[in-house]
Amino acid sequence: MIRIYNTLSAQKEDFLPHGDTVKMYVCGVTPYASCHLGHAMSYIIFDTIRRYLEFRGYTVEYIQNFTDIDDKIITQANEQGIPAKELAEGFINQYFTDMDVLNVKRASVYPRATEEIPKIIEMVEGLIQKGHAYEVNGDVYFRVASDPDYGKLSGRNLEDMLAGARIEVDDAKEHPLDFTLWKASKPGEPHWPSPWGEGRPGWHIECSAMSLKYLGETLDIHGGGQDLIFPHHENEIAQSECYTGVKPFVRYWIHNGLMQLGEDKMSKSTGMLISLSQALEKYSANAIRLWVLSSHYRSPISYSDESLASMERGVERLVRAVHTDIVESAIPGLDAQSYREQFIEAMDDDFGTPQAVAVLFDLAREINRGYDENMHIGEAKKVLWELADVLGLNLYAELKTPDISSQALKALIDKYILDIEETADVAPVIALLLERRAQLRRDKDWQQADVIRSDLKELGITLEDKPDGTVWRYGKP
RNA sequence: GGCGACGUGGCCAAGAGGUUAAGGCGGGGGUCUGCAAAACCCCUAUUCACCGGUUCGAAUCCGGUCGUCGCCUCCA
Repeated sequence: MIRIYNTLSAQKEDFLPHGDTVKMYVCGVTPYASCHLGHAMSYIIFDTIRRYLEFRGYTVEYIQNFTDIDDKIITQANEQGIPAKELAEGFINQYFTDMDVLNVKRASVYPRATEEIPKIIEMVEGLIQKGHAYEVNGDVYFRVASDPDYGKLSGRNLEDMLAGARIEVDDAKEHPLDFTLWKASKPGEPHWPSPWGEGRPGWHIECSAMSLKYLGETLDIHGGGQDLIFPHHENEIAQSECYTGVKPFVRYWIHNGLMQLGEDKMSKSTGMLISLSQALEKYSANAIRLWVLSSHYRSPISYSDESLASMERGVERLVRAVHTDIVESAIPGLDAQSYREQFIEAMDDDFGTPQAVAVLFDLAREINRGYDENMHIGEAKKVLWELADVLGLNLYAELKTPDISSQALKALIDKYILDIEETADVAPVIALLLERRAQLRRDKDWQQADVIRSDLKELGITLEDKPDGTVWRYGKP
C-alpha cells in the first residue's frame, strides 16, 4: 500500500485511486524564460512519482500544462519585439529539450492555456451564473467570500490573510482577495473574444479548465512546488469545486520543497538561479537526478557544487556495478529480490527516495562482492537496472564513446606512430595503444607503459589492468 | 503581524518513542596490483542546535531559547 502525504490533510494517507487509471496533473511552466534547477527538481520528483506508480502497476494519465499567456510573457515578448505566441513557443521547445536530457518522461497531454479558451470561458460563465464570480468593466473576479471552504489547502482564513500587510486594495474588487478569472486586454495585447469583451484568461483558471477537460471533475493527484499552494492551488480548488459542485477537486495534493541557492529560494523573479543548461554543462543528468532524489521531496535542498560533484561519483559507482561482467561458471547465492522489496518498502512510504537510493547502493555493493566471490550476478544486475530506471537514472547512458577531438586523436597517432588511418575512431586507436602497452608491460618497461596510461588519462580515458587484460573506460580527466 | 518547515558525523542526507543512528561523498588503514585504477574489507556520531519536562526508556513526544528557511505578492 502506497502512502502519500497530502497537503490538504497535512498527513500521510493510504493511496487509493478513484478509478482504474491514476489521474495526475502537475503544474507546468509559464514559458517566458529558460528552466532553472528548481524546475528540474520539481519535474524530476513528479516524474519519479509517476514512474513509481507505473512500476507498481497503475496506469497513469499524466497531464501537464503550459500557461502560455500571462503578463510576463507579454512584457518579455514586447521587449524582444516578437509576438507572445512566438516567445512562448521558443521556451516550450526548450523545455522539452531540457526534460528529455533529464530523462523526464513525456506527459500524456500538454494542454496550453491559449488553446483552451472556450473551456475557460465556459467555466467563468458558469461561475458567474452560480454567484461565485462577477464582472467589472470587462474584468471578471472570483468572489472568495462565496466559498466557505476558501483557505482549506493553505490553512488560512480570510481574516488572517487580510492582516498581512501586502495585499493591495483594488476598488474594483468586492474583497481584496478576489482574484482575476478573466482580464480585459489592453491595446496591443493578445486577446480573445468573450461575453465580457476582448480579453484573456487570468492566472489559475487555466489549470482548472484543463484538468476538468482532460481528467474530469476529480483528480487523484495534483502536484507542484510548495510555492504554488497559495494562491494558485487554493484558487484552483475554489474555482473547480464551486463550478462543478463536486468535492474534492483533488484527492491527493503533493507539493515538493523548494530549491535554495545559498540562503534563499531559487526563483526567476529574484534572478537568484542556476539555469538548467548551466548545470548540465557541469554535471550529468544522472547526477542531477540522484542529487534531487537523495533528499526527500518535501524538504528543501540547497545548491552546492560540492554536493553535485559527489553525486557524479556516486553515479559512477552504480554504473560500474550494472556493467560488471557476468561469469558463466558462477555459483548461485545472491538474493536480489530482497533489495527489490526494500526498495518498494521505501518508496511506498511517501516516496522515500533517499532510502530507495540507499538500497541501490547496497545492491551495487552486493553485486561487486558477488562478482569477487564468483557468484551469479546477472539477476541482481537486472534488478539494479530496473530499480534505477524507476528513479529515472539511466545507468547505460554513461557508456558512450568518449568525446575526443580529432586533433587529440591525431596527436596520439603521431606520437606513437600508429599504423592506422588518421580519420579512425577512438576505439580502434585505443585498442592499438593497449596492444602497444601490453607489449611494454610484458617487457617490464613500466615507465613507457605508464606514459601511455597517463596520456590517455588526460583525454578522460581511464585504464584498468585486470588479470585477463586491460580494459578502458571513460572517466573524468 | 499570521501560517508552516527545518537544525543529525568533515560535507550531503535518512531515521519520528526501545534498532549496532541508513546511504552517498570525503578521510585513514588493509586486500589485490609492477605501480595505478576499480572493487572488496575494517575504521571515521556513546550522540542527534541548546535548556528544561513527560516516560522504565527521547534524535524521535511536550514547553522554552537560539539559529535558518518558506508562504501570506509573480514563482516549480
